[in-house]
Amino acid sequence: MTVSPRIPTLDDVANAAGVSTATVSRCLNEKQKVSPKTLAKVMKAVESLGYTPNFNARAMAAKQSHTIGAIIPTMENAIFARGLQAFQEKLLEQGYNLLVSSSAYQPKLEAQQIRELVARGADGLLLIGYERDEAVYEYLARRGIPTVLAWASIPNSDHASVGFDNRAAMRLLADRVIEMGHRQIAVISGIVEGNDRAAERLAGIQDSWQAHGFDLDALPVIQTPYEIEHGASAFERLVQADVKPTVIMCGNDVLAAGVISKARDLGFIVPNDISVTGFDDIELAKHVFPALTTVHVPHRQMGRVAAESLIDLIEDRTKKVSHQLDVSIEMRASLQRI
Amino acid sequence: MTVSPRIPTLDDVANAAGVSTATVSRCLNEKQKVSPKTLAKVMKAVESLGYTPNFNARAMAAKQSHTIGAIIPTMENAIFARGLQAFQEKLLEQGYNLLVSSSAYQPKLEAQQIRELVARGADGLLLIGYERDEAVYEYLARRGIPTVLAWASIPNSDHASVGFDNRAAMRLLADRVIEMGHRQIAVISGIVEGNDRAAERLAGIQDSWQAHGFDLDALPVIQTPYEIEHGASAFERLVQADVKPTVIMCGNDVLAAGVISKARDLGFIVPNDISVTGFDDIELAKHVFPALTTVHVPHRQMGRVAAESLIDLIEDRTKKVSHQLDVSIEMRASLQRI
DNA sequence: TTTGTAATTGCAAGCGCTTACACTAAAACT
DNA sequence: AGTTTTAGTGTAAGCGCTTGCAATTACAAA
Repeated sequence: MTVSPRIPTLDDVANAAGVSTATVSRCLNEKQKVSPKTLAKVMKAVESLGYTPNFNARAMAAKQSHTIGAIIPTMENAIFARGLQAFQEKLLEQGYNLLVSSSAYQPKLEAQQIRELVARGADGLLLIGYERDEAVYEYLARRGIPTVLAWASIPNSDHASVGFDNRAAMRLLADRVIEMGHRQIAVISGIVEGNDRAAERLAGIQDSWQAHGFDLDALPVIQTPYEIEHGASAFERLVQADVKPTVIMCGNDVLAAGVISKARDLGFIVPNDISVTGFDDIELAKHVFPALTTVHVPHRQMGRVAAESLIDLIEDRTKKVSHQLDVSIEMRASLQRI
Repeated sequence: MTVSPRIPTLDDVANAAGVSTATVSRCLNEKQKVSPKTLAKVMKAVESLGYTPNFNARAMAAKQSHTIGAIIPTMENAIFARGLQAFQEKLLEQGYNLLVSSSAYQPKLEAQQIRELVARGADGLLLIGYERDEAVYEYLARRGIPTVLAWASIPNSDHASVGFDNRAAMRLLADRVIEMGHRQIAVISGIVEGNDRAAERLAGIQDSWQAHGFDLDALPVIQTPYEIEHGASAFERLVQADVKPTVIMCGNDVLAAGVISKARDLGFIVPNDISVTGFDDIELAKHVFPALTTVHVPHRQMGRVAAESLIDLIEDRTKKVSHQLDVSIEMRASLQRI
C-alpha cells in the first residue's frame, strides 16, 4: 500500500490552478461569480487532484451545514422507512443531506441525539411525534434550530408539524369495527408512555367505545413494544380471558402481523373466528394472510411535505405551520362483520 | 421567542471559569491531565452556560471525528436492520457514533455517499458486499480510510470483511431442496448486477443444481428487486411456464414473503402445491404462513464483529482480517418433501 | 533555603474553508 | 476622453476547537 500522500486541500487546488483560494471556493459554490475561463481552469485542477471539500471546515466557515438531522424511534421495522425515504429524496433534491439516528423509543437517548446532531451543525431537525420534555424544546429554541415534528399533527401549538390525527383516525376505524357488530374488542397498543402516537391511537379506540355507550372497564388493553413477537404473545394472553374478544385492534401493523401469525398457530381462523386490525398500512399489510384491515397513512407525502416545511423554515421563507394530512381506512379481509 | 443569544463556545467557558481554552478542552477530553479543583470549576461553567462542543471544530482540530459511516443498500425493509442496530450499539459502547445513508442499490449513489461521508470526516466506513468499482477502493486507500465490508466474506483479498459465504450457504439449502425430491426448481433472485450477495446466492443454487447432474438451461431464473411486490409478480410469471416448478427458491425472505402471499391469492397451497424458500431469516420469516424455510444469518453477531474489526483497524491495533461466520439452514413448513 | 522533578496550565499555531472588503480591469456610460 | 459601473479576483480575518511546547506552580529531596 502506498503511503497516503497528503489529502488535497483548497490551497492545493488554488496553487495548481494559479488562483486564490477565494476563487476556488467560488468555483465550487457560486459558479456564476466566476469567469468561464477560470472556472474551467479550476475545475481541471480539482479533477486532477481528486479534491473533495472538507465538510467540517466548510460547515464551520459558512456557519451552515446543509445537513438535516432526523431522529426516528426505530429502524428495526418498516414503520418509518417509506416516509423517511421520501423525506430524504426531497432533501437531496434541494441540496440538503440527511443524517439519521434511532432513539430506540427512549426519550433520554433522543435528547442526547438531538444534542449530538445540533453539535454536528444540523441546520434543522425532523422529530417524530410531539411528546417530549419541555427542556428539549427550550434547548432547540435557544439554539434557534428549525424543527418539524412528523407523524403527528398539532394544530394549536407553536411547533411546526406534518402528520395526521392519530386519535381521530383510529376512532374512525373503531367506529367501523363497532358498526360491523363487534362488541368484544380487545386492544394491543404500543407502549403509551413517551409515545404520543400510541397514546392517541389508544384514546381513539376508547373514544369510539365510549361514544357507543360502552364501559371502558370492559375494554381489555395490553401495552407492548412494537414488535411482531410481542404482538404474538399479547394475543396469546388476550385469548385466555373469560370473555373471548371477537376482534383484536392493534396499535400498528407490526403488532397485527404478530397476532395473525399466532392466531393461526393457536388454531384460530382469521377473520372467521376472530378479526384483526392494524394501523399504518405498511407494505406487509396487504401480504399477510388474511390481508390486514388498517389505517392507511400517506407516508411518502408526509416525508415530502416535512422536507419542504423544514427547508422553508431554515431558509426563512415561512412561519411554522401545521400540516394535517388525510388518512383513510383500508378495508381488507382480516376484519369481518360479526 | 427570545432572540437567540450567542451559542456558548469554549472561549466563553474559559472566561467564565477563569482558565485558558486549553484547560477547558482538557477537562472535556482528558480529565486526568487536570487538577480536580480546576475540573470542578470548569464543569460548573460548562453546566451553567449549557455549553456543547462544536463538533465540526473539534473534528477539524483533532483530525478525527469518532464517527463511523455506514452505507447500506436499503432501509426500506428489514434486511440490514438488525445487523446495523448491533453495529451501532457496539460503536456507541466504544465511544463512536454512526452515520447511516442508504444507496438504494445504486453503485453511483454509493460512491457519492462514500465521498460524502469521507468529506464529513468519518474515521472509518462500513460497506455492504464487495463488488464495486476499483476506483472506489483506490480512493479509500489513498485517503487511508479504514473500511470493513460486511454481509460478505472474502478470505483472500486485501479487504477487511465480516460475513458469511453466500454461495456456500445457498448451495447448502439447494442441496436440501434437491435431496427432498424436488426436480423442478425455479429461482427468484435479486438483481445480480452490482450486487455480489445476490449473484453468489444464485450461483450457489446453480452449483448444487449442476452438481446433481442437471442442466442449467432447465433452471428458470427471474431477477427482480428485493421488494415484496416484486416477489409476488415474479411468482405469477413463473407459474405460467409449461413445466410447473415444485419449489420456488428466493434470493431473500422479502421476495419469499411476496411469493407466499401471491401463491395463496392464486389458489396454491404452500407447501402442498408448491414449496418456497428464502434467505436471511428476518423476523418476518417465522411469522408468514406457512413459516419460511430459510438460511439463518447471524445478523447481530455480524454487526458486533464488524464494529470491533473496524475500531481495531482505526485504532491501528490489527491488520485487515476476514471474519467468516457460520450460517445454518432453518427448516420450516414452507418447504416440503415431494 | 535551594534545587530538581513532576504535575498543571497557558500560549499560540494551526485545522480547511467562506466571505466582507479592497482592488483591478474591462465595459458602458456622458 | 473622462467617469461610472460592473465583473472578476485577491487579501486576510475569522469559524471553534486541539495540542506541542513553554512557562508556571507544587512538592519533595538535598
